[in-house]
Amino acid sequence: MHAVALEAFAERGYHGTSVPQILEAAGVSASSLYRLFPSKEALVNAVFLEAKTRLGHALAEVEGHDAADADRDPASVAHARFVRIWDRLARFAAEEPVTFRFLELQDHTPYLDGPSRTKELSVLAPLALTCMDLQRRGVLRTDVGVDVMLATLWGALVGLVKASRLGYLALDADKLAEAREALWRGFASTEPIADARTRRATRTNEGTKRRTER
Amino acid sequence: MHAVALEAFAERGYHGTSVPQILEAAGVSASSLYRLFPSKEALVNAVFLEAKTRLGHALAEVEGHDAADADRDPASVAHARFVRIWDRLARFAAEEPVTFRFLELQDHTPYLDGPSRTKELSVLAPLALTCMDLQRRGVLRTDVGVDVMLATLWGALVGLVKASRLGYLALDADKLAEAREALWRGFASTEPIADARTRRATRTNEGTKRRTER
Amino acid sequence: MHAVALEAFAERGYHGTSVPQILEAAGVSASSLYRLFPSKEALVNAVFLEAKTRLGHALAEVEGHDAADADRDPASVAHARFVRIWDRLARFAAEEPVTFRFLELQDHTPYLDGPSRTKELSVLAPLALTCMDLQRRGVLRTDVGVDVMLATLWGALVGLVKASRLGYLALDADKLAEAREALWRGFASTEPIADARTRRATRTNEGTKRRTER
Amino acid sequence: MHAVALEAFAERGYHGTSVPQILEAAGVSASSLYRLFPSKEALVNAVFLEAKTRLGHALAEVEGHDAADADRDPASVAHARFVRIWDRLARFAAEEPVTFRFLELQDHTPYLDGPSRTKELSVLAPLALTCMDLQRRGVLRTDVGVDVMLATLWGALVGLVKASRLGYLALDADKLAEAREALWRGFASTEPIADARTRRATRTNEGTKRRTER
DNA sequence: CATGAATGAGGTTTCATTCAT
DNA sequence: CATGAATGAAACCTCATTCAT
Repeated sequence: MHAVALEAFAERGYHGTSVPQILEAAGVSASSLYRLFPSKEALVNAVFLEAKTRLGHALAEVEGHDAADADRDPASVAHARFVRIWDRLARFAAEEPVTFRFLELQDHTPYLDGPSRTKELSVLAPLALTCMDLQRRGVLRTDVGVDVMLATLWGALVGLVKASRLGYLALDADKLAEAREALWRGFASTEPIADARTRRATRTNEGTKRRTER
Repeated sequence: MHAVALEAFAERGYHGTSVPQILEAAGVSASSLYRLFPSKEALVNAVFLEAKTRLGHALAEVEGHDAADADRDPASVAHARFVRIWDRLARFAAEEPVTFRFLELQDHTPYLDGPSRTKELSVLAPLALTCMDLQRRGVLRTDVGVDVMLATLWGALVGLVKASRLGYLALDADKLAEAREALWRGFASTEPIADARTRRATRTNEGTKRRTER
Repeated sequence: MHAVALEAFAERGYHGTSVPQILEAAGVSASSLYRLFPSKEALVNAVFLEAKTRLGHALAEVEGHDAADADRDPASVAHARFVRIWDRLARFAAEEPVTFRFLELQDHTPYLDGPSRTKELSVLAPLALTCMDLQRRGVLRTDVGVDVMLATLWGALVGLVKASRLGYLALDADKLAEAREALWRGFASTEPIADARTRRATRTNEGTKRRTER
Repeated sequence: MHAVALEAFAERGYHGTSVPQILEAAGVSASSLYRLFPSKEALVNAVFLEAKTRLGHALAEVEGHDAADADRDPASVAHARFVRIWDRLARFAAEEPVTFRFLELQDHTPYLDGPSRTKELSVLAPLALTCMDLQRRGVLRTDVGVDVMLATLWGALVGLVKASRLGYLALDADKLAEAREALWRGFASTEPIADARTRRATRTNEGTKRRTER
């Protein structure tokens, strides 16, 4: 039910999908659906919540550090972390294209209810925290706001997937990696990174806003 | 009429907008509309065509070179060109938010007709040509496909605007510049640029690029 | 079950009450109801039958004569009997407002079945007999038909209760008594009542009917 | 449209009447109806308003005094006035049985809007004023509240009409007159009426509650 | 026995579109 | 030309009822 509604909404959008279309695809009667969900809007919210939750799970393990991390060059570790984030997102887009497409639909806003909006934020949060952490450690530039990074990152991925769907692009692992490295170059700090022992001292008092190096 | 329909579609999408809604907003009668457009679909295509055309115009002069360009450092010239492209797009998004939002809507596809799809491609084309040109001249990296660059670029802008609309971000000229520079760093070649007169070997310490593979 | 359905029907009428509403109010499942009653219509008939029966019971003892009656002035006895009838009805309306309201609903007719209609008549019958008896005894006027009396009596009570429910009237014992006495004056014979032995001879000169305007 | 809806609602009640039933009876399409009335509820309110207005008109001329009135016995004049009121109502019930039946439906309340409720009151008002006037002039008893009189009067008429519809009664002019005279006897003062010049002095300080005559 | 799940028919309302005027 | 009135189809949703469990 969720799945079939997700697919329908992803394909044609909320307004473009009629309840009967969903019913037929699911092979159930109207009343069966309406016993589960009080309205079409409740259905799309349930679908949205589930989709966001899956996206959240896809990102959840980003923070896991390899055991070997401690021994390696901090810049490498940070890059690997970035790679992990991007690849999770990319994997999600590749493995759950329908879910991704649904989430990527513009402007769910008018019909999303409170819980859905809350969820939306809660999925983004860990990503934002990670970026802030990397910034604090001098790995990511501080002259690019975290908000800008996230919007750019997600936007870029969405753009790639959409271009691929429209046939402007044959998206594969290579192309995803190209974009990922480009973004990394755009976001990563160019200063040498102090190692773990001295970092804190030297990075104190970094202006939190852009243009520090100018 | 166009303007009113554009606004309605941008606000609620094609399927979310009813003909009566447009009629009321425009203050005309159904028959008046149907004399101009044979159907709702024809209307949205006309609107789309016009919107894309305006976007095309916004990009059209990107290729104009300042008279001073010839005298300057090729890298600077290239960067300036990139800045021009981005700023045109950003300006378009800022000055015609409704049009931008409309174009940014996912999946016009199902109801776009032939001319509209053709137009879609024709607007992107000059941008692609510019990128390819810059690549050939060694200003943009060749290890990032032009298709990837364009998708990333446009996607990033869309992502920023959308984040701004949802309140995750207060988009202003500074933030747009942050994103632009990040993308430039991601796309720009780090090798010295061979140009007709000089080849400058000034770039040192690119540092972060692809050091993962060591 | 009966009670719950009665309340629902009284509140919103037969057509205005859905089976699910009743189910929820009763806290039972559809199947439970349908094992007891074959259909919604059967349910409302059962409810109707029970309600009419209760009304019948409320009127049943009207005919009981106080032991003292025999000793008193016949007019007083008759008046007391009338008071008893009215007060029974009024008490019923006061003590079972929901049932009263249900019965008072216009036009059960379309969905009442045979037994229900039979019951309807059987409840009215004793009242009619009483009135006819009183008429025969010269206590009630003979220039007002028993059918008119009953319809007026019941209609007046319904009107009072309805006016009260709509807030046009604060119905209490006093107001009920006002109406009762007014009706009594309207229905009671003005001639002195001969006792049982001479009554028949004196009943000449019906007179007053429709000649008031002289 | 109004007429056909009125008939349908009068026949089966608001909830018992489906929009398609009205449409078919009126021979129009759903959209035609919905261009005139935003909803079924708006329709029933419009119908109600019109019906009450017609009832109001039926009562409007009650107050007209015959030229001859001044010369006649005050009690006769008052009685004639009462007759006029009743006969207007009865005529309305007879000439517009459908409208009468519609208005008589219990508990429009849940779906009536503001204007409808206001109208309901405004129709009753002149009748109430007349009764109060008659009371003040010593024609109607003061030991029966005006509210009680009105509720009784209207209720009695409704009761008669309903009994007639259900076949308990063959309502004709005679029976209507019987009921009318009975009510008159119930409501009319039994004291001799002082003429216009002395009335005010003698009727001062009448107890407003019942049992004056006891 | 009692229930949760199911359903076809039908409820009210809106849509995209047409056409006489 | 422009409009108000009209319409069939379809939208979302609820109803009275049934049946496997």
